Amino acid sequence: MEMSVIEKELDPRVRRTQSYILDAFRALLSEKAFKSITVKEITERAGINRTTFYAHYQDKFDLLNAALQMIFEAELEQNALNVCHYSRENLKALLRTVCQFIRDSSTECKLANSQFELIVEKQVRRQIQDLIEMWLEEVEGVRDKKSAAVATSWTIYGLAEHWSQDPDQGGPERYIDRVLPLVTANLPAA
Amino acid sequence: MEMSVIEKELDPRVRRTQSYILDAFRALLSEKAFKSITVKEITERAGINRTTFYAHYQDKFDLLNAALQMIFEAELEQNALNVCHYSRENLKALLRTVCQFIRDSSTECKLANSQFELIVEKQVRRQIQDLIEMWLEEVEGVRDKKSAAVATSWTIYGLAEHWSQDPDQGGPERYIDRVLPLVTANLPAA
DNA sequence: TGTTTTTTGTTGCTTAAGCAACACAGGAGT
DNA sequence: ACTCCTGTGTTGCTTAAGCAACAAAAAACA
Repeated sequence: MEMSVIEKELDPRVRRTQSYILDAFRALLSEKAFKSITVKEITERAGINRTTFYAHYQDKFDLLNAALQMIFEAELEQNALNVCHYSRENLKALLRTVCQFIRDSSTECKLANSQFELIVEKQVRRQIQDLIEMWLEEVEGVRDKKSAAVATSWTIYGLAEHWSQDPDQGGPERYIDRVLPLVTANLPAA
Repeated sequence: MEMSVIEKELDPRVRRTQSYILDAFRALLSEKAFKSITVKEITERAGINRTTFYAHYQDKFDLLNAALQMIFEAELEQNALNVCHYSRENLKALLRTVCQFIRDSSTECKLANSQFELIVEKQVRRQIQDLIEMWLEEVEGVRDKKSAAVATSWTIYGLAEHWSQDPDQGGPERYIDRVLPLVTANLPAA
């Protein structure tokens, strides 16, 4: 069968260990600043040996990367953005998702240091880029899809972050409608 | 320090595995008859390899024994019966605990087969016996403490089982008061 | 009844997790 | 400056868990 090789079956022990680490990490992120979280703390809360941590991640920055990978990916999946096509509505949904994600992570995660935010930005923007690139694959008449995806991912993240800094009450809907033209500037008509 | 050697530190992997097995087993017991539960089922629900099960228990009967050990012990601890002394009140509390335990296990565990009940009886009665033996250690003037504990443990279990078969509404209190003399028949005055 | 199918224990081998110990880096306080 | 302390990566070695495969028992089914 092999629906997709993406679904690699991996050792149940590894699954569990990573799950413990992720859970502990997310819990700690909601309690204290990323920079003040230690690997020792993570492993103690996860109930695993510290050595085991290093068998999975290089350090806590690496872990943050992997965690964001999973968390934001799950966010996209929840909105079915990973299984749809290029459209104006989906672009709005994407922008909305990013807005909410950044807002939530800045409230849930105790005062994010600059290192932290840099990692978040890089990882999330990368996923936005990949998604848009995937969308554009089945759209004709775009000269440089890669560059368009890059530009748009920066635009989206930037706009979302800007919005999240000024917590507009009542959801990002109005904001999204206003700035959507900026997002689609480098994209084909949808 | 070594408060007591009873608290043996054991490998976290072992702790987890046993915890998974116990949880899965208790969940299954609340869903179906013990005799229809398979080791394969337990390990699948526990998310562990079947081979690992046999590294901890001989078979599902062995597991039932170990499970009862922990569960009933926890029940005793909850009523602080393991850290108190011989008295009329504590005897009543013990009898009450056994009554409730047997009633609960016969309702929570789907139709207990005779094998099942035999194991329960043996294991629980053993713990009752040990407890009473411990109580009697600090009581003077008892000739054969061991035999007294044996006799009383059988009495208590038998009376509790008898009560649980005829579910007297409103708790076992009245029943306990009535039969307490039978329990204390082989015991020193308290 | 006889014949599949499932479950059971058990085996040898692989891999992940635990553990103790280490040198080293950074911070806190004196 | 200094020590003291805590966290960091990393190492070699031990132990537990995973895995595939097996024969035999038990269940399920015809």
